[in-house]
Amino acid sequence: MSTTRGARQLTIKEVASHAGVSPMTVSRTLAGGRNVRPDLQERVMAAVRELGYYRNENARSLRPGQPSGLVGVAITNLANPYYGNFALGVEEVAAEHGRRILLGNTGEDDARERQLVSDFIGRQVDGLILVPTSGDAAHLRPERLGDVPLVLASRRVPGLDVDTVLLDDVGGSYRGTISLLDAGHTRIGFLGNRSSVFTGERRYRGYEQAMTERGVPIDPTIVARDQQDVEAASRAARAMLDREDAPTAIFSANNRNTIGALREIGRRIRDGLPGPRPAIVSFDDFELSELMPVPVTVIDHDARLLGREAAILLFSRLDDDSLDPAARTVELPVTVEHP
Amino acid sequence: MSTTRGARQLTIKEVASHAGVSPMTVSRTLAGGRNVRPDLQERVMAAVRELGYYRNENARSLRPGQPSGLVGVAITNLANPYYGNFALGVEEVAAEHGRRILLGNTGEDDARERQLVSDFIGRQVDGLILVPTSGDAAHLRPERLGDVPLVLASRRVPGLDVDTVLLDDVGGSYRGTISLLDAGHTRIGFLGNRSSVFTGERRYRGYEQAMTERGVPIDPTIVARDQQDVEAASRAARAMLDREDAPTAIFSANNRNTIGALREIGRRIRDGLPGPRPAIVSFDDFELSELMPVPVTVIDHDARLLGREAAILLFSRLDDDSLDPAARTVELPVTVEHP
DNA sequence: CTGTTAGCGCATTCAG
DNA sequence: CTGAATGCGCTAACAG
Repeated sequence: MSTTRGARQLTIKEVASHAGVSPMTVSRTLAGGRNVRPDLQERVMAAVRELGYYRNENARSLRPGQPSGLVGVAITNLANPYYGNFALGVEEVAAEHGRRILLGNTGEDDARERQLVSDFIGRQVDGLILVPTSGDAAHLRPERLGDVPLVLASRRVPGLDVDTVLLDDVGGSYRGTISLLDAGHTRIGFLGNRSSVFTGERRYRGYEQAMTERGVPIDPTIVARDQQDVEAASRAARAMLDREDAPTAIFSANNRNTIGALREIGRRIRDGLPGPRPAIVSFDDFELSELMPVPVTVIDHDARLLGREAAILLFSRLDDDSLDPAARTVELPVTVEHP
Repeated sequence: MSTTRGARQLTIKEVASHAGVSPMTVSRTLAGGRNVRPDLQERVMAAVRELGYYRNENARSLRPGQPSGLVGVAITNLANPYYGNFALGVEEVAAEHGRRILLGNTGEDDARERQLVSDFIGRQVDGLILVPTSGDAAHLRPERLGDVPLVLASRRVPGLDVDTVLLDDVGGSYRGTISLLDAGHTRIGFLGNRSSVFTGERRYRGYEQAMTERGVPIDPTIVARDQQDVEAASRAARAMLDREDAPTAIFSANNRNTIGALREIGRRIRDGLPGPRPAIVSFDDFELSELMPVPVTVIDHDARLLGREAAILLFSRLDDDSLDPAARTVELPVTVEHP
């Protein structure tokens, strides 16, 4: 019979008396059974099964030095498939290490990020993995975090020198832009995030490097760097393509801008509007890119791998005390895939 | 100075002595400050800030009756944007209720689901939200879960009568199929999950109802119900479209099958293969559906809302003891969007 | 190999 | 309004 709400959970004592042993024998058995007679272990396990006992992990981690087995993960936007994959990668590695993840969504909100980090620490997480919102670093300083290791993913925080996993944003953008230049394009538009966003800045830099290297001037009238969502990206693409001297190719620095640009291009084709049908290079993959009405080159990468690497960095710190305390950076490669 | 790993966390005692009060005054202040002199509260808060103290939530929830503030969430595949949105919906509502989520990915694996549920209970979660993998229900029975409320999402578990949030799978599939019949199609293929998958069964039923109602016989040679991924879906579509009597329209029961079918259709168009260019009805939305080379009708729904509703069901149980204990089902509407 | 004692951090209870 | 004592579930450390 199920009792009313708030019924006390079973404790190790109940199991002990049911099995006719002391609580310590139960504890030892559950901890692996070292130094416990096999027949007693049997009895304990039987009692555990019959009663449906679950060990209270919170009580367990109360004693000092005991890890909680929890990792706090804060990402900016779970609705973005990119971060879903990222979270999956983290979860997989955490599971392999017997850890569980506490997940929070910051929505690019600094205050929310601070709240989450505080709460995670209050819950005694063994470590933190964070896709930081660009803001400041005060709440992430070691003296605030105590001895809880932190790994940053996707972005850095200015003035914070900790383990970080990044993509090769600059290199990927450079190579993608070069591929357009190689194809003979010289009017290449840019769609991306504002420069205060870490990846926004890096991806623009790759574009800039390629253009400069080939001696092609950057025309600021076909550079739009302030679109966070599909709607804004569509509008920016529209403004560019409505110009007399519209670009013949567009470099899009992320998935949201790519989708927006393609929506606008599709609209122009359906409506029979004149003007170029620009080739696209897209940082971030998306499904069915091969079915698009204009050729789309994709700068592809693996968000799940990024998550896995972040978790690996974290657990290397947790499991190896003798590790060099210097911050490490892992920069994952990206691939340029032609249509 | 940061101390070595395993340094004891700050406790309420340190804060108390720093502020020159007793631990209880700190505790009361942190609990809202009822019955504490304002000036003492000031001193306590100052000490908390200076020392960077975080209350130990685990110790706090150790006392009986105290909620942990944690909700266990297990979903089948975080890499699927659908479940990313679902998780986001849950997280949002949980945050509104001051709760945090423990997230696990089951990968459609029964054993993993059982592990996750055990661990969640061991961590004293206040409730569980689960997208169940079809398997059996033994580990989800009330007697195993103690008094931890459970909400199922997207799917039911046979023989388990608990709060559940579903989509209107049958109705959506029915209306989608009807729209094809109304357009004059009579050879309508079906791509979907096997019938042991809850939604696979329901979505097929909607298709079947519409066909039967209109007196159009279902041809089993153009019904493929065993594709779990894009690759398999592509192959199934290919087999159908290679037939003499290929379908002129395809009902696809989920996103993975839709992408697979469209890949195959795109290939046939690029390669100039003969045969029909089938119209598609897709259960599940996807981006840029309007740019596809064949008309795509989308049966759209909101995964985030599904997550929100699941969380709302859960918190209504947690926050309202007088709630009718009978299991509730919420079935969310879907919309049929023509191209 | 097994049991007893003690204490982790906090908040409820009861005294002042 | 404040403080001291007590115990939540569990396990190291120490007996036996």
